[in-house]
Amino acid sequence: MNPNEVLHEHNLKRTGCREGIISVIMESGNPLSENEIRDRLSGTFDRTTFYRSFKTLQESKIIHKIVVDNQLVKYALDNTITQKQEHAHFYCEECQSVRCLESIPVKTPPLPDGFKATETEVIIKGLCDKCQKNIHA
Amino acid sequence: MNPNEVLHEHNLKRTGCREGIISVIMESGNPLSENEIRDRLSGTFDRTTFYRSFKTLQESKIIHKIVVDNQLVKYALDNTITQKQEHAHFYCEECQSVRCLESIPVKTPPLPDGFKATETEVIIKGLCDKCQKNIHA
DNA sequence: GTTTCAAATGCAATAATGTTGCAAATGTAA
DNA sequence: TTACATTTGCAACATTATTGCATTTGAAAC
Repeated sequence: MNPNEVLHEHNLKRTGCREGIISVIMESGNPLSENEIRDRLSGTFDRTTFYRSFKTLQESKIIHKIVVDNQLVKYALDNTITQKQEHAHFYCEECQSVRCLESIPVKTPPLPDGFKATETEVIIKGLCDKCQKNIHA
Repeated sequence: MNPNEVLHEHNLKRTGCREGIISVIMESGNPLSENEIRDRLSGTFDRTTFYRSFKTLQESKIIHKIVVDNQLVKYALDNTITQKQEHAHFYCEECQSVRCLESIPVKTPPLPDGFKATETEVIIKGLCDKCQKNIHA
């Protein structure tokens, strides 16, 4: 599924900013921060437009935020689009990247009486494979 | 352990702001946001002092941030102080409160080769017991 | 291909959030 | 009580996010 199809399926107009955000995240394969996304878009859009586009894309459940540690915000495509199942995320404290760990599915544990879950997030922090290698090099 | 003892054990000076932050979180029993903490402290401290106190308390591993959803930041006492084990947190999408779910311990799952974990966070989102009751009332 | 109109954009103004430098005040150990 | 490093509060500044509004643009109907 390409960005335009995604937008069309969600009844959103096809605009440069929205299209750009989706395709940059798609190409990366991993969650990106707002700045990482902007850096990868050649033509720059207004800051306001970015915020509004993110908001729209989130409201339409196309992307969602992952917030880790220092208020670092990363955006990822929704599982319905990537066709991944719910999975854990790994945050590297060294290079600050976030990776999807598809090998680790997320199960919501049984909750105390009266609580009802809609979503579960698992964030594992530590050192990623690349940084580990660099340190030992 | 009272706030002063905690500060002393971590070799920090006993100041009003630090003491206040710790005791408010202790009394609440659940993570609180910066504003929630300030609201509960009668005498108000400068914004800057708050930030710096939070920073100091985090650096000394007395409190830590829990970030959920909309960049909402909540502060909780460290497990070494509360003597709780690592546990999941529940975020109520209705009343925006965060609760410690001590009945749900957190286990770090086996990671792919090359990854090394230092910490795992589990945030479950949904409706808390109180809000569920109110909706059905 | 044109027309039409709601929706989206970009700009400016404003608000909210976080940081830094520095003089004055405060905590603690001698 | 003294001495001194640490912390505080203020002001200035930097960064991040939001709102109003005139202009532009996408896409559906003709």
